[in-house]
Amino acid sequence: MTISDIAKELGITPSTVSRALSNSTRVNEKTRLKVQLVAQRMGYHPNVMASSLRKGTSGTIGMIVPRINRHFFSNVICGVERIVNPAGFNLLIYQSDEQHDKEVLGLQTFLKNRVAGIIISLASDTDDYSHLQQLSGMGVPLVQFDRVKDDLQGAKIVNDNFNGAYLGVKHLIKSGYKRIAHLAGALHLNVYNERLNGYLAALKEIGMGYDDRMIVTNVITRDAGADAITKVIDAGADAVFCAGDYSALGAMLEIKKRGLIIPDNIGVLGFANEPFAEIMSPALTSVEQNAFEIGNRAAQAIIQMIEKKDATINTEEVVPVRLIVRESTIKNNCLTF
Amino acid sequence: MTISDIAKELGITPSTVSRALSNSTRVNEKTRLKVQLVAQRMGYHPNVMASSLRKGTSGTIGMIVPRINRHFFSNVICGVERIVNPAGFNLLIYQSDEQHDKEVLGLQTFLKNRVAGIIISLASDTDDYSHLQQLSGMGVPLVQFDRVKDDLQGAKIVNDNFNGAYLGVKHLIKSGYKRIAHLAGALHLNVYNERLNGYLAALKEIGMGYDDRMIVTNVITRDAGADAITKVIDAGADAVFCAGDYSALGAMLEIKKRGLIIPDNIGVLGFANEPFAEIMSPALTSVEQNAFEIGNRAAQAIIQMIEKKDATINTEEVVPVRLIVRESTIKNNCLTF
DNA sequence: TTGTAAGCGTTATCAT
DNA sequence: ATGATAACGCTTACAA
Repeated sequence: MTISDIAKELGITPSTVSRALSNSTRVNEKTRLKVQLVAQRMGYHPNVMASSLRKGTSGTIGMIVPRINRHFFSNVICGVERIVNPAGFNLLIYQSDEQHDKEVLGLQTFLKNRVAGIIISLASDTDDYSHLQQLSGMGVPLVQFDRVKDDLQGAKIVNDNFNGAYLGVKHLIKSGYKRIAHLAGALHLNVYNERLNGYLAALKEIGMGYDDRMIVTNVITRDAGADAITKVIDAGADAVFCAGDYSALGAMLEIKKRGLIIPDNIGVLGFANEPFAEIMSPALTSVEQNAFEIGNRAAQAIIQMIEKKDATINTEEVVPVRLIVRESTIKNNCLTF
Repeated sequence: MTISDIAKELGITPSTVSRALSNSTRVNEKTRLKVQLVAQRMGYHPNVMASSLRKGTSGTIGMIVPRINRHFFSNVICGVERIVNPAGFNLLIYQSDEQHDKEVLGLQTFLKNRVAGIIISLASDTDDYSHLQQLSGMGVPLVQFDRVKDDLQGAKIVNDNFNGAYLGVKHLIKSGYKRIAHLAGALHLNVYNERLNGYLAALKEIGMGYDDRMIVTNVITRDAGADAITKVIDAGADAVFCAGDYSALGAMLEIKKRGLIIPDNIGVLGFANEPFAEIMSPALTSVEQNAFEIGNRAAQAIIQMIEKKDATINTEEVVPVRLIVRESTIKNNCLTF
């Protein structure tokens, strides 16, 4: 079922059919209608591979995320689709599984498919960026979000991680906690680095200073959270700011297991506001990221770059975050709050 | 950067380069190595659009899910990728958002992209199947999973919904609950229909009979769960089997709000074993679906159909489920358990 | 307004 | 083992 079939059926040429179907002005209104009718009737579906081969560009945008089943990432995906689909693009989604190798593999697939642009959030594993560096030279637009590498060409959309952490820790301080620990992530990733800095800034502001034993790094998973919390409790922590909700979850379960009370003995603050944060008891105070908005902006950025055919811009947008205060950080006997 | 560029560079013809790159036997070993080296050095990426246009088929598999951010679906996606990527296919993912129109739109995009096959779980909204009926005639393999329409051509991979419901309700009965309600889903979907039947079968087996007021349909969301639970409590329910964890969640929150105790006053059983089920307090008893396995099987099925070039098979595989018993269904004063 | 024809990058067929 | 050539389905100058 091709354009030529329709042409034969109507006794006209393929070019006219092509024009009729692509809503060109260089075609008689009657012809257009006839063609579109016949196309419909014959169950014609344009072959976009032929079309994009000819046009030299595909209407596909490639997106690489570390994990599809994280609330944050799946919602960014939704945000991207919301913009990208009505604009006539479709999304090819790849999971890197936090692995650099898979990230490279996905990228190569995208290049083979001549995607119009690439949206990515880096795998935690990735510390070599050559696969991404080549893109601007090839004229392939790149948009990074959340986990970004600063000196790569392209747009960057990030959360206000610093401020989220800062606000959260300030809140802990106001709630009366005195020795606030931090379960940090992998510090080579901007997101965790910035959260650490926000934490430090909040402490510094009130002259609290910081204690090495109060900071544990590379704590991202639930299990790691459970392990790490014991260390900081032993070091005398009465509150903990976790760089992610999963580590916060692990910490909370471990704290309960030890018979301590949240928030009275220990306050817990998370980051990401995963759906379970609200449901837990006590409900987990967390920093909400506007995933959908990030997706929207990433989509707008990539579409703009595609339309301007410019892969060499270098912008950064910071999306605000919001502290959601719940039970896990409000002492029942707290007077200062 | 094309095959011809490489050919010129080496002073040979495009055909030889093509053969060298596709590991054909009809090429000298030395030539192959030379070609592959140069391709590497020049940063060549094959143009799959040209290739699939020529070959008449793309290496892309299209997948449509109602929602990407449901634990079940995102894990099915992982399961599909696990099989499909190593086999040299890539996955185009679409969300229908439970809307028939978006489902049709996604399908059309797939057809335009000449996908090699389509994997789908139906939108709850879908009750017209003509967009899917046309596929087998077009030679496009279709695999349905979870939410399936029986009389469509193609493979079907489903959960053992009946048995999951049956086991769950039997467990409620053993736990000593006497008046078991059911918050059912949309009954035109096989999954909810089968769960209802499993519920009825378990009741029937012990001669419990059923009470109209004990069954509320179209309860899928958290809010709907909260609404519906009050109805069945008023009708005297002392336990509720929810067709999904989200409605169970809504029900539990509402029950707590009313000052009733789970599981002592009311037992709650869910379905899907979403991650939050384990975390809630009391932890929610739920039926676990093996999403990853379903994804694996769906992938294997579609690959088989693609390789056999047969879109007209009609098989159904039932994947077993598992009841995960937690606190929400075990009365503290229960002697019968 | 419509037709003609070339070409996008590949691969398959045929010939050498 | 390699080369020449046509074709996949579409778009787009250019010509009519």
